[in-house]
Amino acid sequence: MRIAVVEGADGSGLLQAIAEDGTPAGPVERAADLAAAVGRREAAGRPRWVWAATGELYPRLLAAGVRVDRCHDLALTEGILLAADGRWGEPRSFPAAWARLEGRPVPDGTAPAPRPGQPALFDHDLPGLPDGPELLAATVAVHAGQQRRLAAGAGGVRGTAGVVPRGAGPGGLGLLVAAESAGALAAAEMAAAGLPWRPEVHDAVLTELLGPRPRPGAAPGRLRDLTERIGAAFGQPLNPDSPAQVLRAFAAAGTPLPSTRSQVLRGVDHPAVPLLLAYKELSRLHAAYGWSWLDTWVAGGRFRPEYVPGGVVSGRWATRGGGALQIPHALRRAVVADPGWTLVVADASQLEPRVLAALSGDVGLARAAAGGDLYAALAADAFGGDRARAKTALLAAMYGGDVGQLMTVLRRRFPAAVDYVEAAARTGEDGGLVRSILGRTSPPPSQGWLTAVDRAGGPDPDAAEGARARRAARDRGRFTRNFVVQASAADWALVLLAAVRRHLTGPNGPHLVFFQHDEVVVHCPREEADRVVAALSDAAEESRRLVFGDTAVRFPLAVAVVDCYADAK
DNA sequence: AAACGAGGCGCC
DNA sequence: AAAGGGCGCCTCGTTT
Repeated sequence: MRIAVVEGADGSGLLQAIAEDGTPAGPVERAADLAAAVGRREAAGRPRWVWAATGELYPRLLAAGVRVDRCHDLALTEGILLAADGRWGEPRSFPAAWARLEGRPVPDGTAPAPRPGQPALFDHDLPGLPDGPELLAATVAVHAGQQRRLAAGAGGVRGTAGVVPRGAGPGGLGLLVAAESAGALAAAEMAAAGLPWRPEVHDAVLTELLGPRPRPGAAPGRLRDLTERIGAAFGQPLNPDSPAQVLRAFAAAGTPLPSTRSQVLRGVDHPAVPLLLAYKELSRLHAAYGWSWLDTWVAGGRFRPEYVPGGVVSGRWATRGGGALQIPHALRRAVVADPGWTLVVADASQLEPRVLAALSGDVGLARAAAGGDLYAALAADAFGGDRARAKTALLAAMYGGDVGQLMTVLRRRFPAAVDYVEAAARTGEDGGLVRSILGRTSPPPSQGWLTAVDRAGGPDPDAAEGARARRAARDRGRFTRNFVVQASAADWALVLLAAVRRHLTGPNGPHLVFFQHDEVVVHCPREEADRVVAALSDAAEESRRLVFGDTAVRFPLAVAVVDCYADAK
């Protein structure tokens, strides 16, 4: 059973039961207290809730103490379906989907960014969005349209992947839509729960590395000290944050440099280099995750980032503010379980090469991926035991890049795997679309890309135009080469997240507090850790089966039960 | 004063 | 020894 729901003013709302295919299956129900009504129906039958955008409605349900098991997020689904049809740039919001369905002008998709805590559906600056029953009818209609497109196989996405990456494997778009929606539920729940964060530990780490907290706007002592010593090393004061000034100083010292990247500096013999390297590391920590970050993002012992499910073209999540997906290792000291609780940290080992093995069906690579250390097995199999060379070769296959002889070895021993990524790269170079295993589809080439390629193919292209077109094609080839692997890994991780979530019990028991590409963190009462570890393993196996079906490849999770996040691996 | 691109670096 | 995809966010320095 599914129930469509729209939110009204003052916590009210409308609900209507609908069938799987979207046809209404009951009367419209008015609820003065929408959260209470949702809670009742959830307890009665765990329906799949159909609504415009999880991120707008669900936080208010959670605040009222209502959790739901399943949903169908119309905006996220619209994005997946449009992309599958190669219609990447079109607005995917619910109002846009509705307008398209009715053949009306589609509201501009660049706005409106979701505003947390605001019921955007009742913002009357959005054109064509009435209150009440008509909105509910639109919700029902948009959902029905999406179910039709899914059943018909949007973008021709059905069947299994062949050598050419074209999706959609085992669970297909239906699974992807369900997992994307479940991910949105998880994102809202994690934002509500927050990641346990000890401000006093964070402060101690900063103080140890940077010196005592400076007054606002001032640089910490350690940075001031380094700035002064860097100036002394060059014989003139300079701002280490200014690449231009640093380049000029090196040039004046007789060492012209192409850039001030750490990588470049490391190869330079000059007394300022170690100081600059230390400065870069510490100033970044201070600027991005220093005391003002702490003041802004941590409250009541919790870090509450705003996750953006599906925020990356590959299906990875993004975040809005707080940089939750780039927390420096040094600060993971501050992530500490509550008293009597513990953290269960699980990350997928060597996820992307395993995904390539499963995607391509390469027998040799699948054998290497059947056990623990994939790179070691690969090395033993084809690289004379040299693990580093095996890893370099495989990374180059997945990301592009020129590693000469190594690729020859890889191609000879693992032809299906190399064919798979090279086919994806060729498709990208030709301007085509590629898809993840479940059918998440890459964006088409940009207008600029098409123009560059057209020019070079037109009448007497000059050398610069030709070079530009070749570069554009190569760049896009690297992108699509990586897309098939990264997006399929994101498929697996999303289905894992959804499966983990289903095994957990909510804020008073074990619950998810963090998700980062290929890693999940569960906060749980100490005595339940064993059960959570088992649930995580089950979830990984379930995801393998749903996403990749019958494959010899294993997706082992490295699981650690720790009080402090920094102690996991 | 605000907006923007570039350079740079953190995470996966 | 070897090489690179995706992000967010900082500062600088220029443009608007």
